[in-house]
Amino acid sequence: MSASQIQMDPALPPRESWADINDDCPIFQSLGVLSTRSAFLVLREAFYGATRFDQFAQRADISEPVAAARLKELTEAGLLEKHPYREPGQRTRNEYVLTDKGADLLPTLLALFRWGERWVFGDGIRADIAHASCGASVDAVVTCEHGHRVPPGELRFRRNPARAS
Amino acid sequence: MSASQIQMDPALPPRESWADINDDCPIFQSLGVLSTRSAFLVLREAFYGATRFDQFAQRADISEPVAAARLKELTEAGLLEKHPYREPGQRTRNEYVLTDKGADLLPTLLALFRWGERWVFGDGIRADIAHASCGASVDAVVTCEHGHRVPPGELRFRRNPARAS
DNA sequence: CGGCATCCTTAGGGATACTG
DNA sequence: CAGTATCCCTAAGGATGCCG
Repeated sequence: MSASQIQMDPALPPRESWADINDDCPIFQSLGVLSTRSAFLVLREAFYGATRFDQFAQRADISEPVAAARLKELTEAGLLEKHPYREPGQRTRNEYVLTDKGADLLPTLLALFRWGERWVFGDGIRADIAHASCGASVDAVVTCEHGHRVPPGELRFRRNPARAS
Repeated sequence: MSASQIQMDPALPPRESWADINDDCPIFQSLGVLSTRSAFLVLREAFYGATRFDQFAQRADISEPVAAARLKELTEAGLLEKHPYREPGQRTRNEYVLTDKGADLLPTLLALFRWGERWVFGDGIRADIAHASCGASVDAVVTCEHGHRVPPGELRFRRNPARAS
């Protein structure tokens, strides 16, 4: 067992025998909404401030039909909300804004962002996301509820646990 | 501007005018390897301890051709390494093990795992990943290099920064 | 401006069968 | 056991055009 693997609770049966291996997996369920490239890109633009149809299509560099499909799916899945609004003197527009559910994907997107910087761009960093009030770069850090930074190799998978509160 | 959006460095031009908006984006580049559901599932199983072809196909619940395609792509992309090995008295087998590059996706997978638990399963938690030495649940927490836990709304996007070290 | 309808091409992925 | 080959179906996504 390598140090990068997650330890399995010794009380668990071998994984091959698990029923509903994907139905019970939160990663698999998350992929139900997030399995396409364009979904990630639309969410990226939502975090970067896009709110209108055109902005999503243009900034994510996807076609309008794809933007329409993604915005609809993400809205139906509850990650975005569609708000009609009207600026004074303008006609009614729609804006798409992140819900709490959508906004909670920030750590996922940030983790992906950082991974790409480290392993695709290497030292040729092109962009950065920082803590506005102190200026230091941010990352998604594996941390336990007791505040410990947890190295890979100290992770253990459990089923139906009593959550540590 | 909502609290869930990432602030843009005021010195930056409007995003619509950026050239190579995707070429320079680490998220987009990461999606080059990770845009399919099966790629996430194969990596999930690698973290859960799978090393052999059969294990990946069976535990991820994907067909053999798909498993073969994903293992090949992930190996070529440097996330997995294929090692021939031989147990005493057995014939030669291949095992696929996470490289440092692949293992570094753990925060991403963990963030997705936690998101699914919170928003798909809600309170009906089915599984948990914990800090083995203290028992507390772990999560991918947005943290800056100075150790601050950074709330959404305090994030700022910069281009070509001098990294805070 | 903010979409949707249509058409087309490519990619993802299952089933089955076969091979070293 | 560890794949590959073939076939087929569906999903992703671009291009174009239309429409309120």
